[in-house]
Amino acid sequence: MRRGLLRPLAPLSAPHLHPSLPLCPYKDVVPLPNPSQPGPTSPFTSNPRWVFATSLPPPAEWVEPFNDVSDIVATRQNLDPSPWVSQILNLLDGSPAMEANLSVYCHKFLIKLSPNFVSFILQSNKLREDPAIALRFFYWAGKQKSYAHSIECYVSLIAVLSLRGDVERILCVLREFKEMGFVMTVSAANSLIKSLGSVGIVDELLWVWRRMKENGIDPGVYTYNFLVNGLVNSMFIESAERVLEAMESGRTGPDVVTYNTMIKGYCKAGKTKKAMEKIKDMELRNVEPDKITYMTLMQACYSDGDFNACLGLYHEMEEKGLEIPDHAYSLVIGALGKDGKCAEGYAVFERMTQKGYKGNVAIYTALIDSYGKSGNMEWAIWLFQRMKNEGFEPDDVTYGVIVNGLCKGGRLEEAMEYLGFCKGNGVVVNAMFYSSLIDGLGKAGRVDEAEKLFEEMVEKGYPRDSYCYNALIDALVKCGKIDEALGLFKRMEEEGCDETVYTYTILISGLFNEHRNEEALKMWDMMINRGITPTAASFRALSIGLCLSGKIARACKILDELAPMGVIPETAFEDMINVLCKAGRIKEACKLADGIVDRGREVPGRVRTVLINALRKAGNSDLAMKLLHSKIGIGYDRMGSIKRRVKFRLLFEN
DNA sequence: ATAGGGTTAG
Repeated sequence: MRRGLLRPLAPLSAPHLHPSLPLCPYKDVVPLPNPSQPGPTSPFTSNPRWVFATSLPPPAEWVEPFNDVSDIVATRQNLDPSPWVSQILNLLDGSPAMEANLSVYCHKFLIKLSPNFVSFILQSNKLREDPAIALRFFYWAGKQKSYAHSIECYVSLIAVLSLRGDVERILCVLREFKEMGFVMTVSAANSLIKSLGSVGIVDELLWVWRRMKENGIDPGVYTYNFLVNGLVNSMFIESAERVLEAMESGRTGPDVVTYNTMIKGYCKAGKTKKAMEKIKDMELRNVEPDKITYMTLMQACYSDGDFNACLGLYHEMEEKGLEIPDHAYSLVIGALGKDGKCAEGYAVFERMTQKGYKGNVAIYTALIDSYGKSGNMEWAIWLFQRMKNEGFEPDDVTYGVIVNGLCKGGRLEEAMEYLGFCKGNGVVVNAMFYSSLIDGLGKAGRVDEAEKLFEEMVEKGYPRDSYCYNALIDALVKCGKIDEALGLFKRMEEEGCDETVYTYTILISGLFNEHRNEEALKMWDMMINRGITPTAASFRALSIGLCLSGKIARACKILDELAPMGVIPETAFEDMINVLCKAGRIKEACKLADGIVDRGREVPGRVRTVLINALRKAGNSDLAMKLLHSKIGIGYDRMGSIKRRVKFRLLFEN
């Protein structure tokens, strides 16, 4: 009601504070007034200004984002947004004439947008979705007469830019921001630390932190938490750890969010064990773990393949009476399914429905997947029907696990039918459909069809992922087309699809099968050089090939090189001995077993059993008996004062 | 503020 007569004070003009910024676009866009354009109508038909304005054009009025600037302490919720807000938002359409339209509009209604108004608009959902418009609006507003952006304008703009990870523009805006020399406020610091943390600009984040302290602001727990989160998101785990320690010994103690964020950090760094231990720290400080604590840890255990731990966390959650999110059920059912315990997964599902939860598509999908993986497609399809009866629409992932299950069971025609159904009914066909089918066809010896499906993906422009490539490479290797497989490997590189440890494992064993030993070794080296961590399975492929081609020492040498990389294939020696025995090369197997002793390692009792059985199978029952009744590999033989284990080699001596 | 679906070798 006071509007129009009492003008708010205009911010001081500060033109010298707008340096030219080469990285910033739009700064040269000059708004052109366009009087011929049909202007929008005023939202204020009874605006007193229009009554009193006569001959002299009245000076433009600063508009605020909220109508009522009463003395009562008002929160944002009970304030009434000014009708100008929606009018200005309507003009922000991203068209080339946007700036011109804004200028014409403001000129026509004699308004100027105040810094508060600009900041409010920058926080609107519309601009959060379109950083390019936000940036253009910001630079347009900055050119208003006697206007200077407030600290909130910069902070809001940076928040918008951070949503899309636009690091370059953030740095550019930040440079300008720093030159403005604002006094840091708590809310600005919080928002900046959050934005910069989310995009990983840690040095600038720390600048904000220092600046905040310089301005005498004591960081509260929120500020600390944004800092920890920023550090964690940028994988500065140790720095985050130090901040947490500082909090633990300082005045602002960590809360559940701080711990959850730190736990997320450990999980991201693959240190699940350390993450788990944090629960104890929390309990020591009387900070109760909440559902997010448990969800973060459950997800990490699930990803690590530690399904037991995942299950244990779920039970702990239940015992504590915490609310169990839907996603927890997907994880538990998924974990049980991967352990082959689909019935137990179903029991969890039943318990869930008894509590009144209806479940969701993801939970049904996890359940269907677990039945499909255990070869129980009838149950899987029954659940699929039940899900639809409950009103859940299966999505591409659900169809994906159905197709995958059918392929695993060799029911390729049915799987193809599902693929056809999805193609015809608007279900997204993802790479998993194809990799499952290519794998299934390959396993059934139908390589030509597998190749055809792969080419279909190329034609239709579906991206091929490593799963598809690996499945086809495997299919080709299995039917002796090793050179075609190598060609595909090359194509994979050319297309920029990252090879995985599976790719190398398949090719290494394929090359050894064709007695192309040198090439197989080259593959191994290539894998190591590219920083792909070998697995126990990949070493098995290599060691089998090397052992069978008589290069046992070489295999042992490579095995020794794995330990510093943190790869310890537990059963490596056993596997090698097994392979040698199977090939009837028992003498070499014994030599290898002795080699283990020489390295000061334990020979598992199982190795003796393997050797005894191998000797029996080879028809050498005399030696088998001799080994059975001897202390070879177990007992000790006194040589001077040195105790030595009895060597397997003795078996072949008199 | 902090967590959130599925896949392949032997």
